[in-house]
Amino acid sequence: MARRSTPPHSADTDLDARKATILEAVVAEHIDTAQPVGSSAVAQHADLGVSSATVRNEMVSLEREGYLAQPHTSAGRIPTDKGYRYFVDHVASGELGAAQQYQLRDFFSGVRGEVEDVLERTSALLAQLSGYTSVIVGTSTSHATVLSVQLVNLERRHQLLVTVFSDGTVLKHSVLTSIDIDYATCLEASSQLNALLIGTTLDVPVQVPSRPDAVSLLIAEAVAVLHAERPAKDGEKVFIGGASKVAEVFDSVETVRQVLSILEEELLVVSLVEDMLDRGVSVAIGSEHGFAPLSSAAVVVAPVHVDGVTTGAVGLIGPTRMKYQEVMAAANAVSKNLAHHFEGSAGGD
Amino acid sequence: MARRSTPPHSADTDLDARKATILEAVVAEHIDTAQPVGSSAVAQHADLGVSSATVRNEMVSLEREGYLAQPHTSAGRIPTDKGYRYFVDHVASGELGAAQQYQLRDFFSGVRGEVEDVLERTSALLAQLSGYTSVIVGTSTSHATVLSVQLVNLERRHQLLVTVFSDGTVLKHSVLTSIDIDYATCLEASSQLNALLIGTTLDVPVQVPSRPDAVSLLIAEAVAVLHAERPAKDGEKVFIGGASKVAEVFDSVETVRQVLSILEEELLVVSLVEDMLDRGVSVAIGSEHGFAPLSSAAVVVAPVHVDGVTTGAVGLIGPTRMKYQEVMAAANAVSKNLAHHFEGSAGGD
DNA sequence: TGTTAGCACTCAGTAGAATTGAGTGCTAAC
DNA sequence: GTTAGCACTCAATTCTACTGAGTGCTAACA
Repeated sequence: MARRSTPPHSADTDLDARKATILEAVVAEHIDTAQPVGSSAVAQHADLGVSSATVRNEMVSLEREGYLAQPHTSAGRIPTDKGYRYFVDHVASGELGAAQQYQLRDFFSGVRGEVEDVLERTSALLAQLSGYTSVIVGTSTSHATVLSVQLVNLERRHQLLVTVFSDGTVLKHSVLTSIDIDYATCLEASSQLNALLIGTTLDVPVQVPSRPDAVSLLIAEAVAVLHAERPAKDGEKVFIGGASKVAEVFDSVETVRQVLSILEEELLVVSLVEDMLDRGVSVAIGSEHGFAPLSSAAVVVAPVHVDGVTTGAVGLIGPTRMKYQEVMAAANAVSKNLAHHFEGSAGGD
Repeated sequence: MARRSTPPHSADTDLDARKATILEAVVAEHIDTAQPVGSSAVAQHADLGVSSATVRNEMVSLEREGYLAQPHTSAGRIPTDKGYRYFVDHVASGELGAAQQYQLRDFFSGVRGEVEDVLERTSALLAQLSGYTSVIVGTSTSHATVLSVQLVNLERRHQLLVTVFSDGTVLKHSVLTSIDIDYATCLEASSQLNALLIGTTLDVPVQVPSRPDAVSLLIAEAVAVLHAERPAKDGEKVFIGGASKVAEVFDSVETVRQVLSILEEELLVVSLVEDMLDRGVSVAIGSEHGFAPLSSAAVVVAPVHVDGVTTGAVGLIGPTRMKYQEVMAAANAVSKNLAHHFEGSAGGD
C-alpha cells in the first residue's frame, strides 16, 4: 500500500509527467483553498502550455485511475486518498520556513528540565509550528535497567516503592501489606531489593526467597507489584500538544469529536504511532492506518533516534488535506532536534 | 455576585412565587430543548392555573429584570446568565440516578492503584456519568513533609534527585554538576540530604553548609533544584476526562476551540478551579468566573475534603444551559466518593 | 386590580422558482 | 494529440411568498 521513496518509474503507481503535474497542481490547490479545483485553474496555475480542455481530458483519466474524484458533475476535482498518497510520495518534503527554524533553534537552545517536561513543551511547540495537533510518544523503557529501588514507609501497612531506571524514568508503586511494617523492616527490605533488582530489566523474572518473615513478605509483594506493571504498556508516555487545533483544522464537528476521542485514549495513540513506526511509514492518509474514526484524517510521524535507537516519535494529526510539506518538515526538524537534545544532555527517553 | 444557599427571602434577588415558577419552567425547558421557550408552553407545562397571557405579562417583567432575554421579537424567551444563576440557587440540587449511583459504587469498590491513576480514571468516569468534560484538580502539596530523599547516579555529571513526600507524592529532578561525581559521593550526599530535609516542607528554606567539597556542592545543588520548584505551581496535577464531550455539548465550533484551548493550559484550569474554591462558589455561569473565552460556558466544582482538609476538587465544564441538577449531583457524589476512598486507604493527594 | 380573550403584528424559518455560473464532457476542426 | 466551441449539469444563490410560533397591546371581565 504505502510506497516510500521516489523511484522515477515503478510501473504500477507512476504517471506520465503531465498527469503528475496536473495531479500535483490539483492537490496543492485543494490543500490551499479547500475547494474543488477546476481544469482552467490548473491550466493557468501549473505552467504546462496546454489548454483547459486538455487538462480536462487528463483529469478524466486521473479520475478513472482513482487519483481524483468529483463531488458532483459540475464541480472541479478533489484528490482521493490515493491522490494525496501520490503527492506525498512524489513531492519533495520541503524545508522549514526561516522564522520557524529560528523558533526551533531558540527553543532547543534554552530548554532545560526533566524529560517529561521537555517533551510536553516540545509537543506544544510542534503544534504551534505546524498549526496541527501534535503527539509525542516515548516508547517503552522495557530494556532500561533498574538503577535503584527504595521502599518508603508511608503508613504502617502502606509502603511506597520508588524505582529509578537507567534511562532516568522513575516509577512509583504502592505496596499494601497485611501486617504492620516498621521502619527497620522497610529499610532491610529496601536494601535486599536493591541487591536483587539493580541491573535487571523488568521483563526478566526474578527469583524471590519465599520465607515467611516480614522482610521477605514485603520483598515478594514489592517485586510482584513492580512486575505486574508489564502487561499494560507502561513507560510509553504520550504528550499531546495543541488539542484545540483539532477544532480549527477539521470542518465537521463530528470529525472533531472523533479525533478528540481517539486522542483521549493514550493506548490508541501509542499503537497507532508504533504501528506506523513498525511499518516504516511516515505518513498515513485516510484509512491507511486501520482506525476507522480517523478515516478523514492524516497522520504524519517522524521517529526520534537517540544513539541509533528509536526512543520515540513525534507526530501530527490533521485532515487529509493537510499541508504535508510543511508538516513533514516540521515533524522531521523537531524529531532531529529532540534526538540531538537527548544525545547532547543525559539519557534519552 | 454569587449567591450561595437558599434563604427564602433575600430582598434583592428574590422573585414572587409565580415569577419564580415561570423562570424555573423556562430554564428547565430551555435546558431540555435548547430552544427559546414560549409563554404557552410555560402555561401548560408549569401548573399554575393561569393563561399564557398572564405568563407573557410576567415574562415581560422578568425580561426587564434581566432574568430572560428574547433572541428576536417573535421568539420565546431564553434565560440570561442571571436567570441560570437564580435557577441554580433556588432549585434543589437533585439526586444522582440509580444507575449512575450503582456505577459509581461499583467503580469505587474496585478501584486500586496510585493516586494519579485513580484520579485519571475517576475523571473519565465523571465525564461519562455526567455527559460533560470533567476536570479533577489535586491541590498543592506545599504542606506535605519530606519522607525521603535520594540521589541516584545516572551519569558522572547527572544525578537524579528523587523526593518522596508524606502524602505519597514523588518528585524527580535532574541535578547537573560541573564536576564528576562518584558513587560514594552520591551516597554520602544522599544520606546528608536525608538528615537535612526529612520532616521539612518545601516552603521552608533550609540552611545548606557551603563547603567547597564535592558532597557539599552536590547537596547545595540538589536543595536549590528542589526548592526552585516552588514558584511554578507544582504538585497541582490536573486530570481531564472526556475532552471529546466538548465537541458534543457546545454548538459553535469556535466555542469548542476556545474551551479546548483553556483546557490545554493546566495553569488556567487550576487557577479557575482554585479561585472558585477560594470564593466558596460551586457554580460559575457565563462570565462569573473572569475567563472571557469561557463566557458561554458554565463550570461546576465540588471540593474534595480528606480528613477535614481540602485536597482537591472535581469539576465539570459545559454550556451555560447544562443540566445543572444532574451535574451538581454527579460532582458532589464523585467528590464524596473520592474523599472516602482516600480516607479509607492511604494518604490523599 | 389582576386576569384573560382576542387580535394585529413581527419575524425566523421553510419552501419553491428562477437565476447564476463554475465546470464538465463531447465533438468537430486544426 | 490538441483545442475551440458548445450544450449540459447542478450546487449555490437570490427572490418571493407563505407559514406559524410567539409576542405586545387592548378591552372586557371577575
